[in-house]
Amino acid sequence: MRDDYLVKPVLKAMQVLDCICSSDQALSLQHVSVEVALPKTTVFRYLRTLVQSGLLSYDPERDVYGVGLKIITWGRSNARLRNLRDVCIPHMRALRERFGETVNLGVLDGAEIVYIEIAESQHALRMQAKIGGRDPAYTTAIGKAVLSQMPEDERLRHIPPKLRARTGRTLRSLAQLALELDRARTQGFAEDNGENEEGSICVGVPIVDPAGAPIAGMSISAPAARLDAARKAQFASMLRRVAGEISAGLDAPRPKMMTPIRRQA
Amino acid sequence: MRDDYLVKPVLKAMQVLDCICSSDQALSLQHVSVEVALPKTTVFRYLRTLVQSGLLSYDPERDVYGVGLKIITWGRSNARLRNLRDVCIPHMRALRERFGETVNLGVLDGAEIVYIEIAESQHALRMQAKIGGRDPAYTTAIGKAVLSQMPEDERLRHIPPKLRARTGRTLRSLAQLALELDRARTQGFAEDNGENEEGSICVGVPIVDPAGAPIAGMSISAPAARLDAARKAQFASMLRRVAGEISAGLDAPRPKMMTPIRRQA
DNA sequence: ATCTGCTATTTCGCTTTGCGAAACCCTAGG
DNA sequence: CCTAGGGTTTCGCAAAGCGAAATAGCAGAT
Repeated sequence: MRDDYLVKPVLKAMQVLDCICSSDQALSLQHVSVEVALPKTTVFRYLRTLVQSGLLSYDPERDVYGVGLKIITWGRSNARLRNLRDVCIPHMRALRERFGETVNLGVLDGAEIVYIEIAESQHALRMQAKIGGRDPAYTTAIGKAVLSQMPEDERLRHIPPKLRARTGRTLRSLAQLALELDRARTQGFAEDNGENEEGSICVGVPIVDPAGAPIAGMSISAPAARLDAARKAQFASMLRRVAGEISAGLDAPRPKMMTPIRRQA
Repeated sequence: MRDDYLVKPVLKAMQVLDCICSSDQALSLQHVSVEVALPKTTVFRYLRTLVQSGLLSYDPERDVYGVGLKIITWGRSNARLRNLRDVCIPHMRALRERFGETVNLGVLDGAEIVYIEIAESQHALRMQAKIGGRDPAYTTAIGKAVLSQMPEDERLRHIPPKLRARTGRTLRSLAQLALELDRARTQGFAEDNGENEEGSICVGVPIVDPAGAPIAGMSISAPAARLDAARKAQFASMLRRVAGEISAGLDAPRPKMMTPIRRQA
């Protein structure tokens, strides 16, 4: 969606906002200014405006700007996702009770998947993704499950031009990935054998709308030490059943949502 | 923080953003335009720009705009709050295990408290606040606990001019509230006897920084039917102990953060 | 205490560019 | 085929966003 209707002050202010919200600490004017490569004065104005709007908070003692509380409120308010979450949570809890491992729910955003709900394992040793956290789609079971349900052309829009290795096992070529996705489609679930995080194995399935288009993915993740082939197969079959039930129940609302492709860094 | 440095396009775009993010469904251009009382053309430009920035999503089928995934990611990324959360979560879980009731963690934002973490009771009947949800400070145990630790003048900045009754029990006058807050300060914990939600009782304590300024509050909430005076006293004493431990552990970072007062609706 | 270097504010005039009324399109329903 | 009700595009004006540069404020060092 290229556009001549973009309002530049807003666009730039959103860069500033992104800069601060993506940081894990509050930032100074100076810092933000160099980070987004905009003049100090301009950034200063945006920061003030964003504080006024309640999107940023300002600590006068240290002269730094942080994420405002309004954003935390907003983060939970996306109705479609909340709906999806509400439907999935009971299933996810049941899966966690049954297998004792972490269950993840994620949606695709550009070339990344965003975790929108997590039912944590109670094991001391567990893979801990965070709600709102992101991983590349092509390195995760959820991502591959979702991609596997897409037509070729759309799929490509969600895969970055070059695949960067997260671990020694990460797939490096599009050809390999295509094979893997084909396999996932035919067998109905995708795997991640330590491709995203060393030692962490995931089994993921797609959740599809009535038209068959994928809208989310659900996975169970566990340390390699606790996950042999037999158990993995169990996970896969339970996940497939659950995802089927959820998909079947998703007829009333239209859960499709277009988000522009994320530009690569 | 009144300011001559406010950039109007940004300010207005943030109204638009707020309108959509505060709604529980995706909205059309028309709808947003009348809601924020800005010309159609202007809102149109802002919406496009915000979609481009990844803050909003656009559903071309229905021509409606919704919350973008980026915001969900941001919502969890406030480092200070995450830090606070990380410290509190184990304690909250322990309290839930021990008493079987819901444990809430909230911070003050203007005249409201925002729930930033919740350990849910497993009872079928439970009071369910949501992370990111808001309630007036003066009707909740957490809010009153936080207010009780403030000097008079600062306190007033976090109490709306007129107290609206949420239930039949809600305090209606500033005098009553002041008495209640005094009592809370002397006894070290605050109560909410169905003042926020009919039939729901809470006991809340403040979490303070090394200087004694309140930065958050923690509460246990339960249906009135499960909460007699003896149990309430138990809750209060455990909460006080836990809050004390947490407050003591909060010396290293500076958890104070100014957020502008929220204007009343 | 004074100086020094850094960063946050403020000023100021230019002209960029945001603005919104109105015209235009386009889909859905009659 | 026509009409209604959105969304999109055009266009010219002047509001107001812009950023260089000057100023103020605040450390830590001498």
